[in-house]
Amino acid sequence: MFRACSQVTPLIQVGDKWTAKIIRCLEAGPRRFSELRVPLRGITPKVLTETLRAMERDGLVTRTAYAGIPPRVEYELSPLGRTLLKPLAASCAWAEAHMAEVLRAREVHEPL
Amino acid sequence: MFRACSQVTPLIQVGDKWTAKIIRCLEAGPRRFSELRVPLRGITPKVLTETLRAMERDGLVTRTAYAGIPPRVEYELSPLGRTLLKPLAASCAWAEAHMAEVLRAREVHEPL
DNA sequence: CAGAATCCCACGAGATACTG
DNA sequence: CAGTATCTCGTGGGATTCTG
Repeated sequence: MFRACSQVTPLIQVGDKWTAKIIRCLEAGPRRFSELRVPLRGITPKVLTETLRAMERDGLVTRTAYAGIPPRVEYELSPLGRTLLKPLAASCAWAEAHMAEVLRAREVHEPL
Repeated sequence: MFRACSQVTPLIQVGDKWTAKIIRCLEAGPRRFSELRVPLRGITPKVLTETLRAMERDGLVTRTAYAGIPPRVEYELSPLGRTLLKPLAASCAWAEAHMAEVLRAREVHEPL
């Protein structure tokens, strides 16, 4: 349900392909559905919905729908979801510190 | 290339499905191919080979083959691979601390 | 705007069998 | 023992279209 710091090569993941990114997008506060689509370049509404639903089911985010037109829904990290920020940061720190080394190792080992 | 602490539900991953488990298996020292197959219940030789190759390519493990019959190959964590133990431990700590809560959240939210 | 409904495909990964 | 070689299947996830 959530990956961490996967720019090029998903080395560390949290849940599925998008979850970690969503968590980071929600780190600063509640976001609307469309607001999430912007930083998550390329995600389709279907997948975003699926991922958010799974996170909601796991108690990581809360969904708040405001009645009216146009519809407006906000997603926010739950306290439980916030506890993930720390291990996530640890993973990102590792990636920042060692990813270059991994990429270099890949170049050395003759291309697959 | 490596997941972390995914007993039932892979919530935190490192690389692919098996990588994190392999890292933990190698934590205490070098292991042979067959030795790895035991704790990784259910892994097929094909998948184990693929995963180890990817980890080797990324510079996380070293592969040492001893000539002779029967063949004998040992895998060992590289210094780079060892640096992963820390963030991995952070993820496992999170899982131990909060996984129950996640599972409870899943039960509450009516079954999918 | 926030999604639901479909369709579709690549690929991760298991099962099985074979080899140096 | 330490793999390689095939075959196969499920499903994660993308594209597209439609709706309250």
